[in-house]
Amino acid sequence: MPKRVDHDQRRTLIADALVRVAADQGLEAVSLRHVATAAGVSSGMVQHYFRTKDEMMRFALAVVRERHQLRVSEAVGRLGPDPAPRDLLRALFLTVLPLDPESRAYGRVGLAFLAYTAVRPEAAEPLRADTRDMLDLVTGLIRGANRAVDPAGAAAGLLAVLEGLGVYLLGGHYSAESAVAALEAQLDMIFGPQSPEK
Amino acid sequence: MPKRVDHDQRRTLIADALVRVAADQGLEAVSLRHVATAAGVSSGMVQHYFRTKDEMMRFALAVVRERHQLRVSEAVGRLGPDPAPRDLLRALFLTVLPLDPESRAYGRVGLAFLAYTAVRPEAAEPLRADTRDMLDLVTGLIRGANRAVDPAGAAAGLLAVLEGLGVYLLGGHYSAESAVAALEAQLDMIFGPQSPEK
DNA sequence: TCTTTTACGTTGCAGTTGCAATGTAAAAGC
DNA sequence: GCTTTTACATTGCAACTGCAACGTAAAAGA
Repeated sequence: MPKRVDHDQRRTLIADALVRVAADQGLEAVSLRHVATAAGVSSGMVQHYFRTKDEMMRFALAVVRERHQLRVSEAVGRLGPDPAPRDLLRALFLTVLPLDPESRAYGRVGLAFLAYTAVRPEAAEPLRADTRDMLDLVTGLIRGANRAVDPAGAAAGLLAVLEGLGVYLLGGHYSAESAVAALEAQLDMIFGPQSPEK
Repeated sequence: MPKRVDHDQRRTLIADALVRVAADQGLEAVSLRHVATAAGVSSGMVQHYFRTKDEMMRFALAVVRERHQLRVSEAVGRLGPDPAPRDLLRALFLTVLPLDPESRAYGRVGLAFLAYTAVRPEAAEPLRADTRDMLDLVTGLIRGANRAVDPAGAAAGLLAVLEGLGVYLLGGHYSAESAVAALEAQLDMIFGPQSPEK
């Protein structure tokens, strides 16, 4: 065989090209040749690593999810040990919201995939699992900090605002400031006004 | 000329077919011939009423927005004169959320268009105008009922939860019950627990 | 009545699509 | 050294795409 190649790395290379195409032309512009060109490879190579377009799409979706999870856990890690739940949530949400151009690009792709899975139910399950995880995380944080509210309910609301703010930010309906303000207000409603100390 | 034809009616007929196609196969499946077949007409006729596919897409988007506005104003109208702001908001949001199959179908199309406009900034403005209107409406309702909170901020948060719940409902992340519960909880946080009377 | 306009239907075309098939070169295993 | 396997590149094809072009029938206006 020729130079032993890391399959997963090649697939990721291609998936990254797909993400770039999707970010500025939408998923409709994603074709084998288009992606191959964006990745700087031949379309034959794309076919070599993905037997069908659908397989490529699924892999790209997995890559996007993975990257997102990574950003989340990095944000959590940056806060050091035992951070105040409210601070953790704010930091978490600020990294998830599409506030800078790069995360906006990723956000557009995420939105495109959301619409994509909405008409392909068999591909939607992983996304559901992700929100379940997120829901558990947030619920735990709220439960530990404020026993006056229903933790699961508050978490569900919080995630919904987050998602809604993301969508509105991507569409240019909300400015970055108003989105952050809305987020802050939401945290106030759950944890009481302002951070407890410092 | 032959039998005088209502152009707008024909266009709407075609746009409806487009919506049907988009609802169960996504916008990527929308092609002239596909839409024509779904509408039961020839693709030549589609071309007769829309010079380009883009023109057809824009018109369909306008139809979707229009229908949405109509549902909103009908919901408002159903409540009779001078309803309590909180009741109005709940009724409003319950009609907007994709809870039944039909509104889920429309929701999928809306989501698809959201992703569509995310990579076509020139088509996004009308959607922005719609949320501005919605924002003004909700802000006014909150201002009239509760002066303890910042009306604009609370309205922005409320719309964001609404949007987020819609997305999560479409994706099957939230059940209808938990979405409604989250909505109710959000209203509680703004208006205080439970409806004032009755 | 005759012309012109409108409302389509049909056909065709160049470009793109996903994918199969085939070719080829290189390196691993014997 | 020879075979086999791997990693691609190229080519080809049937199906589809948006769109232009052309045809035709009917009715409105002269």
